[in-house]
Amino acid sequence: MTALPAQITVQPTPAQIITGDVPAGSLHGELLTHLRDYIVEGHLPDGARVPERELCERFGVSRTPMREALKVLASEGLLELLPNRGARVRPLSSQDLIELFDLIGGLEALAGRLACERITDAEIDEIEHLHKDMYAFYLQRDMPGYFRCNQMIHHAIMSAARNAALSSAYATYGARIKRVRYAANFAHQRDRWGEAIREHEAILDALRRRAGAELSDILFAHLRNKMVAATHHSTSDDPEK
Amino acid sequence: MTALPAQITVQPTPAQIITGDVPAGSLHGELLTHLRDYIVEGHLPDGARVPERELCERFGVSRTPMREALKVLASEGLLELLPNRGARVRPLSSQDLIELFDLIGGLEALAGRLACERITDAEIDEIEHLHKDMYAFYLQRDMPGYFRCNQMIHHAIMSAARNAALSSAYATYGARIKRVRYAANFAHQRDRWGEAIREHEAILDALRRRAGAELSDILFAHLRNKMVAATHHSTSDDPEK
DNA sequence: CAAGTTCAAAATGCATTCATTTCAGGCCTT
DNA sequence: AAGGCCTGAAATGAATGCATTTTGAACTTG
Repeated sequence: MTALPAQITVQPTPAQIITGDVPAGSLHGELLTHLRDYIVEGHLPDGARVPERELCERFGVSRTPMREALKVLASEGLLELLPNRGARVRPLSSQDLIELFDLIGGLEALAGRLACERITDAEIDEIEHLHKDMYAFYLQRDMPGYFRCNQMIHHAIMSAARNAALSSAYATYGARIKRVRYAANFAHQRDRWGEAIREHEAILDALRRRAGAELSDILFAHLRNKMVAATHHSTSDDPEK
Repeated sequence: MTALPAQITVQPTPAQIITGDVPAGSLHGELLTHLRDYIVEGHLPDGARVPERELCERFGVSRTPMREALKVLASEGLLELLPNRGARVRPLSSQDLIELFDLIGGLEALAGRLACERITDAEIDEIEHLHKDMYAFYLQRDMPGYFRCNQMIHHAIMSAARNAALSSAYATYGARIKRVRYAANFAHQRDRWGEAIREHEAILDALRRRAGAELSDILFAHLRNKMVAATHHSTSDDPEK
């Protein structure tokens, strides 16, 4: 249900409400969204000063809406504001990373618990299908394909939880670690690939039985394992595997 | 144009960093914090339009910082912004409330799980002490005292989780339901008071055994029960004793 | 020669100003 | 007389301007 990028249209309804779940304000159209993507996609190095004036030119807006957007992104944790010294890309210490991974793990655990109460048989079938695809990618040693399916499975569980506030929180904290997460995923998960597959089978099994508490535990442990695999290898940036 | 000598004080440290966890920007000193309190404390009725100009006068700032603050509060979910129609206090549907309660329950569950990994014996003693106090209040039928201890226990567990990102999220979503939560707590929990006490004993027991997964389940169920007690009685506001 | 100081350029924070949009009331049409 | 239309006032969104702070580098000094 993530809105497609195209805002081609206009406000289909004059009363398009904008809330924390779709955090933007009007803010000169899509400025906030574009700027968030710009940051999340890593165009600015970690800890770098955010060149307010330069971004104004790049996005074709004046300083006022840009500064409003920066404030919002800071409140989302992507930037940090230093009084009279502007915004920086918020650097993530290894401690921050651990905390965020645990938090996201908790949100996934909650999603699993709620999903067990509400998921339909059709949705479970869909996830089983994704799981089979993922397994095929595993056999072919296709990492990108594997991760795509993996993401889709976790996203499906999140959707099945039917909780917009939860999804919103998950998206917010997910954005915060997105850069690092990519690195972690692709670089250092290979040695526990088989283990991850087994965990996913347990996830699917618990889901079928609608065993909410159990699924909750499995999902949290699953993310913990990912985290350990990631942080034990590269705490700062050790591109070496 | 603040002729007040208010800036005498100063940044105790020139490098006071402002991040998502302490969401404010400089924003004319404490404007964001004050405005957030103003909203959370319910000075504006639910769904009311936020009188931008009036608030500017009340807080003695111009529109620019006020609008920045409103954007941030909207991204926190306290307000909603309607394009070209300003900000409103975000109304909470019963669906919103259910979602937020579940989310907060998930965060408490996570806190319990993490606390079991990290809590010290001294902290457990402290919680046992609070529990005894709470029980005394229960015997005396002192609701306010009871809830104060209750809050302190949950806060102690959250602290023991040693996760700033989690605490921040908990605070953010807690602020969102603060008004309703008060109503819910005081009004309609009386009939399950004894049950709540038993649940708290189970919480303490699991904490002593450092049984993280189990504590997680108990805490989530505990909040679910609170929620049911609250939403079944007063969806809007039933000031009944 | 290194460390501290000074001063101008740049950047930040806020106020003010300007263009659009919304909202309200009265007028006209049917 | 009811409903739609039009016009002016108010409000919102963004741009610009100004005062203060930071920054960086040249300069002085021990």
